[in-house]
Amino acid sequence: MTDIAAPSRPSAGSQPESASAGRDGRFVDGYLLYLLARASSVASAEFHEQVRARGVPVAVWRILASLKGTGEGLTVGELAKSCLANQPAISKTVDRLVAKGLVERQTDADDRRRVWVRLTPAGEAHVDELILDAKAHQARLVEAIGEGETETLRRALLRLIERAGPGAPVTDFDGFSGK
Amino acid sequence: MTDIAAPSRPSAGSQPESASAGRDGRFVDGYLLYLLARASSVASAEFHEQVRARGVPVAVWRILASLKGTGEGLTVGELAKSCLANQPAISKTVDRLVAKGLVERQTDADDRRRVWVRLTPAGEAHVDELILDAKAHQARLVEAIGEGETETLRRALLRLIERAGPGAPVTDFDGFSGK
DNA sequence: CGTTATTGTATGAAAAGGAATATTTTTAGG
DNA sequence: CCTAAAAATATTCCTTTTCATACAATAACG
Repeated sequence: MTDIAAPSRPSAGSQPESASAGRDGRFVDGYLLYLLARASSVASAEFHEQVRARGVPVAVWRILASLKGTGEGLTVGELAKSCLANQPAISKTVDRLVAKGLVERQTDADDRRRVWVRLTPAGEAHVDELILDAKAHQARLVEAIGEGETETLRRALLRLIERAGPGAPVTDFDGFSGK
Repeated sequence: MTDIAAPSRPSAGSQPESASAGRDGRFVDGYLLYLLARASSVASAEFHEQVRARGVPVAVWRILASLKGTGEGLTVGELAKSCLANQPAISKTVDRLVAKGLVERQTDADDRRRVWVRLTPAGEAHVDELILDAKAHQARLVEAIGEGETETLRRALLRLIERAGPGAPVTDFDGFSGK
């Protein structure tokens, strides 16, 4: 570790450290995109544990959850947008899911560039369990912040999403920064 | 590519594809954590372009922005929480930033396990420019969704954040999934 | 129709991230 | 004090992502 000299340092006093790990008055603490990213992060962290407990990587959960409800499946490009990820990452994760028998690929007959990805029965069963957990977690979340507040939040989020328009880039996950 | 057979496929009709790239009625489209992640993603995507245009990786922007306003700096652990990242990732990115002369490390004199990271003058100048961009972008965002709506959103996000408590895990960025 | 541009997906090398562990320092207990 | 436990950061190894590009198929245009 390339350290510099180590003069005395008052250790920032003794007040208990806040969760955001910063001193008050920082720029980020009032930055809207940071609040969005942080809220998203902490809200998902709990569910995170459950998914990991089942040995499911996040990227896999995203894909399976995105496919649920689309009987025909989604194309690779659609999956990338839905998962807020870039296309090569989706292609590779789909490779792994195909190997595990959870999804299957199918070239579109009309446009043979396009590749459909859809859940296999095994994948369907797998994601159904995860979605049960997700719904249970969401129910607890709603209970904690209130029904009305939840709807308010939901509308505000939808407004943000719609504002960006159909072709909005979605290449990263956090609202704190540009990737 | 391990493809399966390619029977005829109706190509899902001709209605224009929605931004979320999914058919209606999917589970995720009503999932609160997904809305959070998606809103965060699209809201940041625009600013993302500006940061990348300056050749700054996201992880770097996060660290510099988190340090701004903390004259003394933050410890590595505090930085990790603030950046919603894990500690090894911060250690490595700080390595790169030290090499570029934007931050400096300093071992705490009282507790020599702790390492402070703080902006150098060059780092300060660098982040100041980025923050100007960030503020300008935020202003456009607020203008687009309205002052009142923004405050409503901000309060809801803060409630979500506070609900998790000071010790909440923040190991991932998206609210859509567990990591 | 033939040629060029565009779109959708895959692949390959390089970088980043994550889990587990090592190392150093401090704290707690007998 | 001496030893065991805990805390903060760094390091290692492996997986995943990313960037760029290649490849294949369709669309556009003369």
